[in-house]
Amino acid sequence: MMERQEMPKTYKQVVRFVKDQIRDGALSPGDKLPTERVLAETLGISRNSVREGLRVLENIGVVSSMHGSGNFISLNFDETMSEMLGFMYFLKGVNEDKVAEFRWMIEREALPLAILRITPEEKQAVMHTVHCLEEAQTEEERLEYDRTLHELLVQASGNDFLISNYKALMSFIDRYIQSMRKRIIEGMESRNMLELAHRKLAEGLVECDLDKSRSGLEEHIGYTAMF
Amino acid sequence: MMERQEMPKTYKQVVRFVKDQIRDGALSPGDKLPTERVLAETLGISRNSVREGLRVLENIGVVSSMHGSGNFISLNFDETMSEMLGFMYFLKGVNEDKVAEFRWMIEREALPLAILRITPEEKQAVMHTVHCLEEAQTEEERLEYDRTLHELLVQASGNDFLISNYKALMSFIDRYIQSMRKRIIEGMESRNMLELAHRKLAEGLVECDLDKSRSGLEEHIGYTAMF
DNA sequence: AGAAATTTGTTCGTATGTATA
DNA sequence: TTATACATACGAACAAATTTC
Repeated sequence: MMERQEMPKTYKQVVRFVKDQIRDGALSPGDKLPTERVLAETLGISRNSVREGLRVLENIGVVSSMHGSGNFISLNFDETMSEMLGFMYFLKGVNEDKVAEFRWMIEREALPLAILRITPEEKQAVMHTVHCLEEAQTEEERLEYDRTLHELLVQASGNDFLISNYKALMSFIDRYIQSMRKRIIEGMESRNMLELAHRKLAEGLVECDLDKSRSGLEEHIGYTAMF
Repeated sequence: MMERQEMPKTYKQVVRFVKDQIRDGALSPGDKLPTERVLAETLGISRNSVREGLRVLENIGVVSSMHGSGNFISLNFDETMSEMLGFMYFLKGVNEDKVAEFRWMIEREALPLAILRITPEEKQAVMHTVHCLEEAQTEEERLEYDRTLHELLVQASGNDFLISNYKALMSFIDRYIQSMRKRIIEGMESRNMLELAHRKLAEGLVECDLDKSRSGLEEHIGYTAMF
């Protein structure tokens, strides 16, 4: 009759230590951690165990290790999350339709929240972006501004879950689904419709007109497979 | 004039190796990895570096290390993602309202997809769960069946992004936001209303009636702060 | 049941490359 | 340029848990 004894592994002490330090405000992004030797001595463990812990933290996006210089706090989860998402969905078999499906879901849900919470600065950014979008000469530029516009929309929702998911998703798309970025509107006709949709979406946001921006978004979805 | 030479760290070889093996189908969940010593020799690196890589993989949820036994493939991202979400939103300052907001967004978006894609088996599970829910005697049971019902809904949507996010979110709620689990319906009146909402949601799903299930969901949201 | 072999967990020592003053 | 501090990486050893014979 063996009781399942959950032995905590040594390297986790390091993870916990750093996390706690961050939580308590003792460590902030950019700060330098104690050297590995000091850390090892402090926690009463070996340097290898310290390193295993640091590798984990590095991979999570909490720590950045610089050869010869030291270990530093660097909070960039989005990259990490997108990497994880990428691997997850790579294994499960990426279905591009599902990816697009999820993207539009996020934007649809973000919209009403954005209408409620959008700030004057964000409104200005939205109008500026849609203006640049209309003036853009190359397809590259258009893609970039298009992307920015949609990111602004999600950003304005003010819901961190939505925002992080969206960032991770877009980063994921960039990395793993090149084909999506290549689907570009070809006909002049549909491009005009797309610009109209963009403008409607943007103006609706600025005017806090849910129906208007929503119909702009729906048209956007209709006129493009993905972008 | 030094060109920034991006030196790949040794431990990443292990991460790549395992990921590739999984991608190519050479390794599947449950399979045993080569021993650390063999891995080290195979890749021409030290065992310490192998271990650093394995720790990373373990923390991502790709590998499970068993003392004295070996390293095994175990694809359980949900736990990992919830842990990451937990830490992220812990740092950003968890706002319970935002969490709830995100949860209902997922369910709202999952609903129409579930209506389209739900399988007969899932329908049966839904009806069984709602039946158990109505027969349940204790608050504990009700919470459990309630949770199952909503998970079935999201599951039936067939969108892995939604599913993983939902699982991670619920796991996150369990771990970090105890207060939410404690918000239990007290009055008999509202409990009846809640049961009605549940039944409507379930029947709508089974009958593929979007409006019915949607109104059930909306009522559910209305009658409970979170659960 | 028990002993031996296997495998991971952990530590120490050492050498090397890199950054910084 | 030199010296120091630091991360990177390797190898060997022993402990602890598991498997095998």
